[in-house]
Amino acid sequence: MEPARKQTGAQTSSGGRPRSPRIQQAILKAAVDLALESGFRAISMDDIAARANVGRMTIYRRWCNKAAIVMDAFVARVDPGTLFLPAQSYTESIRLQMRSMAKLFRGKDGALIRALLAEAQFDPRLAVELRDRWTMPRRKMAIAYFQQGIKDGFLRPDVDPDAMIDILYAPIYYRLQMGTGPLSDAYVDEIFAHAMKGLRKV
Amino acid sequence: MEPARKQTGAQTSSGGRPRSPRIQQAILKAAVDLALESGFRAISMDDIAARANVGRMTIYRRWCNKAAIVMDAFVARVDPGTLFLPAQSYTESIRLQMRSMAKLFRGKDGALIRALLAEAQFDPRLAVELRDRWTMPRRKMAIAYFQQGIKDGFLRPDVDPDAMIDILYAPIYYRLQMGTGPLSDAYVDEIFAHAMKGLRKV
DNA sequence: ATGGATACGATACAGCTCGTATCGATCCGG
DNA sequence: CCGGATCGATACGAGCTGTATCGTATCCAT
Repeated sequence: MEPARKQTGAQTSSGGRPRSPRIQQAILKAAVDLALESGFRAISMDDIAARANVGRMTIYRRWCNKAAIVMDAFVARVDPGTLFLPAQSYTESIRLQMRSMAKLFRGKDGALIRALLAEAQFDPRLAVELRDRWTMPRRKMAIAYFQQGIKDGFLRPDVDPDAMIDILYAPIYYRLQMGTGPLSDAYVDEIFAHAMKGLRKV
Repeated sequence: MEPARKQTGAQTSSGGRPRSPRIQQAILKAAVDLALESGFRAISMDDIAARANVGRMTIYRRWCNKAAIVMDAFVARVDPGTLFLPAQSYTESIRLQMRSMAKLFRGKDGALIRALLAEAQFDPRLAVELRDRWTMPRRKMAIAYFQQGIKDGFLRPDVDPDAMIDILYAPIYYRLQMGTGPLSDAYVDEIFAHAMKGLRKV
């Protein structure tokens, strides 16, 4: 029901005192620190303002709620990462990419995306932001990599790359949220191996 | 930080006026109806009390927050369902079970579990409830069915049933939350088929 | 340099929700 | 028939939200 963010750089363009980038960073850091310390739900805009030593209006001028702040901070944190790096083999590169994502989720970023994904279930605008700035960019990269793998004969030509993404990566999100077990490298390897070779006995 | 439920049937046993089961049902129905109409986040305890024609204290005597109410209502709604029914073949029964879960998620119960799963990310007690009363019972059933399938030679003997569950069912949860596409039977069939035969070209 | 325009910290305000407390009335069991 | 817990209703303090306003600070254009 609430807007997920106000307007990223909409500063009516000309005239007046420009917004301080130093304050911007202070707010982002305060929001992330507090969210990791006390939990996203427990903190308020007041808390963030107090921690960042800024007025509450200064925050509301840029973001409309704490989810939008954490969203910006999260994207800035993880943006340079999670690519398909070259490995010993084509499929090995996929496995390592899955591992790096699991490692990300085990750390602080895991707590952040857990909160963002949950919050997005109640905030349609945040859901769009999360899809546009986190989910879809990574899916597009994966699709391109998988299509290349199909062309090169490493992957079955009759698979939909979208379904392939879901089979490989959805379990990582699932375990992040459900807590049915540790998000370990061993788990990732298991998902990868079984998904690659199939579950049916031949 | 907040308790997920108070005590299910703790009515100090003897003496005094017993709690009305009619009121219990009215509250559960009011909570679900309102959550589906306006969204879980938008409704308050006051709204539920008003819709159920009940005092707010009457609700707080039984549940400690709206998530606990919706949790009870959800479990009561879907409890008799989602079993592995006999089909033309062993694996076909798995596919049909996945379809029935997707169908559940497409309907009103999908909206409910979406809210509960999201809320559980912020409420540890609710997370335990959700795992004990929804997730684990179904995982246990699936594990038993898969172990039988391994013994009967339908499934690879070197798969961990837990990993198998995640590969098959996590994509359904993923799409429910991410909205990367429709939760259609065609999608379920695709996940099932690819997971069964594997992604790697042989 | 000077004035217009905006950001900034601080404070106040109404509205909503929560959780608890309390009231008299109701209803059940011993 | 009487103790005891539930019931609807109401009130209360506390916290958070979103907006408004004040005086000050800072930048851009003239």
